Amino acid sequence: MMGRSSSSDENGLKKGPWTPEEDQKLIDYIERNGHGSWRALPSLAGLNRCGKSCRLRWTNYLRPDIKRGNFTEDEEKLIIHLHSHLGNKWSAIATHLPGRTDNEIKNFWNTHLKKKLLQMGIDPVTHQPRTDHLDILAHLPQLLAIAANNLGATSLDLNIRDLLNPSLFDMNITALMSHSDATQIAKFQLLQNILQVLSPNAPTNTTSIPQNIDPFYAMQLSDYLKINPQHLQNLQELAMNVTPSASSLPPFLTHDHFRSPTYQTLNLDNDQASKGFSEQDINRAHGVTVGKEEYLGFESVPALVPASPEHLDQSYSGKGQSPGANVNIGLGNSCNLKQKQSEHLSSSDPTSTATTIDANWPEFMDDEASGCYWKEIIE
DNA sequence: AAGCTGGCCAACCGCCGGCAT
DNA sequence: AATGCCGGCGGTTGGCCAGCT
Repeated sequence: MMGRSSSSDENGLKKGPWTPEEDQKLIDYIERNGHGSWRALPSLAGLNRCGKSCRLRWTNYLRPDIKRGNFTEDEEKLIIHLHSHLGNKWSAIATHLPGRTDNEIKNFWNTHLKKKLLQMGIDPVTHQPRTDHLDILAHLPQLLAIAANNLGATSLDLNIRDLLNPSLFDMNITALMSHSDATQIAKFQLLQNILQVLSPNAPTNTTSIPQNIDPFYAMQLSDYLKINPQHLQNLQELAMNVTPSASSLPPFLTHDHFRSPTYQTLNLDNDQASKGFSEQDINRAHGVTVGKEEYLGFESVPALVPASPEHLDQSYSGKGQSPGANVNIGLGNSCNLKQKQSEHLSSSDPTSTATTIDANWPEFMDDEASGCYWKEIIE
């Protein structure tokens, strides 16, 4: 059995891995008498262990209702879902998985699920898309170099069009997988997603190129990326010459996606897994905005979920009109960031909903709240 | 074949809260 | 109210093991 080598503490009590003989003594005693006081148990059971060690051995390994073996896919999804609500409350999570111990779930999380979420571009702590992936443009040369190397070209030969070429996408990902960690893969995918959204032709497959970013996309992206629309437009110019086919646009980045029920209800859902949560659990979980369905397919980078409302408030608080205040995008409930914003603005200025982006452009240009390293990168 | 490395996981450690005195 | 005991919990560690060089 794996574990620590046998040793004794200062009281002469044995530590380290349990022997089959010790296990049997513990089982025999508890089956006959129950565990009673753990402190008193070792001497009564004839074990040279501390009570705590006996308790852990019993609860984590010897208990008859322990379920052994690999976690099923359903258990996996449930753990992720519960973790998004409860955080590192392993014992609380374990109560929803009969036969699984908190220790086992904790280990499984740390060794498997955390990595899986990272690969998906999701922060395993917040269950939000990782914002540190947003420095992808800073890594653009590196990403291009990797992709170019894979294509037998120099990075100078490779352009944004190549990055968006669906036929090259898989090859690029393969190259990244062999050269980089999951973070790089996620960055690469996110970069593609962003450029595709910025490409005005993406949804319609038309060859004409509008002069301005689709206001709808601009709002979503400027919100998500915490940059102001002008900088976004600069980025769009980078993608202007790209004319990907409509089929290359990931389904989760279309107008339809942003309007989809899933996106509109990225809220605590009330499915079966949520049943049995205490009010305290739910209260602890407030602010978590990614529901279970977001994880159902472990396939690609998740939808561009806006940052928490706190972030949004920070971005625009006290700064007057928001870029999208004149557009009703119709997103729902707690994730309707724009609507919240609009409500906030309306409360201070009833005319704000009629204000245009152009009228407020200089203000946005001075908006330091939207300033971050993106500003530098894009400029 | 031998050495190295990272993944995995049982077990330990330290802290905390509830309870009895 | 203060103190000590006990069980529970989450974080961390140590060492086995498999895969790689």
